[in-house]
Amino acid sequence: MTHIAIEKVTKIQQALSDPTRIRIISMLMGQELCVCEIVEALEEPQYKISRHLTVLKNAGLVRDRRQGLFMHYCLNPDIEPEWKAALSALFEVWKNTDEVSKDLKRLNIFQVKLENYKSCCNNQGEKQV
Amino acid sequence: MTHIAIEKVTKIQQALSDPTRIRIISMLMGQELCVCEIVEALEEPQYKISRHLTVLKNAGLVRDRRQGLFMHYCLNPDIEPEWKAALSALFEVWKNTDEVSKDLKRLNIFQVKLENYKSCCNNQGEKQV
DNA sequence: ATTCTATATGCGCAATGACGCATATAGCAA
DNA sequence: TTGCTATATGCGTCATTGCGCATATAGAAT
Repeated sequence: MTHIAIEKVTKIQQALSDPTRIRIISMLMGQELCVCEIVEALEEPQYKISRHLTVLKNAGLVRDRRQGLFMHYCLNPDIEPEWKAALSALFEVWKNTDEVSKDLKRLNIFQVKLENYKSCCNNQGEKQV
Repeated sequence: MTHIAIEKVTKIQQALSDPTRIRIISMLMGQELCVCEIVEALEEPQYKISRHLTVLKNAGLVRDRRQGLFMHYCLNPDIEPEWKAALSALFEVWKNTDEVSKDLKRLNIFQVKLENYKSCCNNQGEKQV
């Protein structure tokens, strides 16, 4: 990377300057998630999550993928290595907040529930293909 | 670091989400600077620099020190190691912008001028003690 | 005291941003 | 078609933010 527009940098950092978006990105550091999983983990209204995801997407930080009714979001795999390193470094800060650590716990619990539901109901869960 | 308030995190990242403040922090990554040096490097009005320095100070990112008429600013040496690492990683992005690289050049030129002025005028420059 | 210089700040304005409510859209099923 | 579910969005509101202009403050010098 030799030339990068400061407007782009500012837009990305602006996207990273909201608590809800920090929490969302923290969830996405490890895995791709569908919107309902983020809503469950963060315990915030769906429209709020949806809006913040749009902001993150417009900043180029995340990418979405439709699978039936479900939208899956993940960190944009095409971001520059400098940004990846910066996000990793920032996550080292974020994970030490109460909110993020609780979100991660709730996400885990929800995913286990989902897994149990899937196996018990013969793959009716939303993760099926 | 085990417990950190997300409000604090948000405040810091909010402070890092403005182009002028990114440029200021970039200048301060290497050294302590007085306001007039930052004004020269960034070619922005003095009141603007002053305001943004206040924002950075309120976020806990920089610290100031008075020396006669001059205010010197530096990165807060007391920020947590996680934040130091994050700032370093972010600077790897910032330094690749046109603005920051030009700022660094102008800063250098100005400091050389100042150095010459000091030695030629028997230590009348502002860097004296 | 006055004056000069370096820096900070009060005020008004225009732009932006986050929120909640409600509704719209998109895909699946029947 | 109708209905259901997951997700997105238009709108109004309130709060915040960055800017420019002008002025204030603080310290040094005379």
